[in-house]
Amino acid sequence: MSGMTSGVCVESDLSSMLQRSSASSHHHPNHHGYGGQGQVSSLAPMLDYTTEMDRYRSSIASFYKTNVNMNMNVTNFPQSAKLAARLAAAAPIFPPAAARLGAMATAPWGCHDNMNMNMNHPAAMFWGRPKHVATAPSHHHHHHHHPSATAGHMTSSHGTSMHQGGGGSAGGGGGSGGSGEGGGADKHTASSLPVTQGAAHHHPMAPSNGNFLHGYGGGADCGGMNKQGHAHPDMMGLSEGGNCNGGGVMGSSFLGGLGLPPGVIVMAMGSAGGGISDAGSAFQMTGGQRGLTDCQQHANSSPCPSSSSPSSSGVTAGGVALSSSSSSSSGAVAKRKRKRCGVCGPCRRLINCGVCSSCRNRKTGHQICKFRKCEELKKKPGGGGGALERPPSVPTGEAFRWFF
DNA sequence: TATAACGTTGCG
DNA sequence: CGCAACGTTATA
Repeated sequence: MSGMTSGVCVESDLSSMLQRSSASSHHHPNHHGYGGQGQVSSLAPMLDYTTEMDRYRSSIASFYKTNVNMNMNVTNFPQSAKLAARLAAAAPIFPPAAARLGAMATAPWGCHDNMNMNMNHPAAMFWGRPKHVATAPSHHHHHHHHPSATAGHMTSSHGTSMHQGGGGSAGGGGGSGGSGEGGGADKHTASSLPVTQGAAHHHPMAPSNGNFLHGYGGGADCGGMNKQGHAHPDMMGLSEGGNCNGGGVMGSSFLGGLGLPPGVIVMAMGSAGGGISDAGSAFQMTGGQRGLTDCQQHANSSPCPSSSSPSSSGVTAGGVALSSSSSSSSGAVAKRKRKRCGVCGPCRRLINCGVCSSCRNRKTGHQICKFRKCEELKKKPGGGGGALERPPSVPTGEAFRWFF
């Protein structure tokens, strides 16, 4: 574990740190979340990725050191810029958002949560379940301690990632990539480590559950993806990096170093938030634009057009929505194309499976990979109900504001 | 201008 | 109802 942690990314560190601080080892977070949903289940995939992740990590790690800052624009990545860009974009998207959420929500309370935040990032990676994520939160009780009641909203925070807890980093990384390659069974073994742990504590998430994305399953199949496959790594890396960057880095330092009084934390978060936004911009620079934009926009329109826009008025909810100013016109255009939410599993995906009809017919179909199709968009246009994802966040956001 | 993706429509 | 393709929009 240790190795992993350090290596991986800051975020992981954070999480680990946090964990330590708060609780020593167990607990974690794992539990949750997803557990219920089973999403996480995809341990297997994770494993695979885990291994790979290691590689990346190393690279990333170094990379990090070098570029530690939030700016770590993807640029560094050797790989295809595009992917990188995307990744960057994508990654940043939720993580930050999630992070914020988590942060905000938790901030007030305590460290624990913080961890969660971090976790979020990772979370981003895993397949996830978009919705669940949002919803899931409620339960998790298990955490042992936690602060209290509020726990509820933390939603994403917990669940997400934790199980990786120990191996967190690994897990996270793996997770995200997971879907894609199904590849190296062999590796599993090694990777199994994390899993084991996770399993132990975790709950019921049966490793096997297939839950984890049916869709993704497909993704896995995508083994074919290989062509793009290598991309994963990048992605993974990026994503992690992105996350870290986003606020992770900073946050970590704070948290870790400081004791982290709630207030402080908050600040961190705030900063993180700021950072995030910055990151966002950074990403954009990189080319992540699209991603960002998506986020922002979706904030306005897609996810919860109605709810989000109004309430959020901008920054709040979506999390990222900094300035989409123009588009924000909210009322006016309203019916534009909806954008990907950026937080759902598919959106997190980042890579095209290459085997689905959409991928194969991209030229004629003009459709995004099925595995990457945003849940929100799938939902349908009107979308009246949905709300889950954002909602949680929203509250969070508010909480967040309070501080300010 | 090229590419990616959303929205809509037509077909099975 | 689901899928595939077309048209359109958005971004680089």
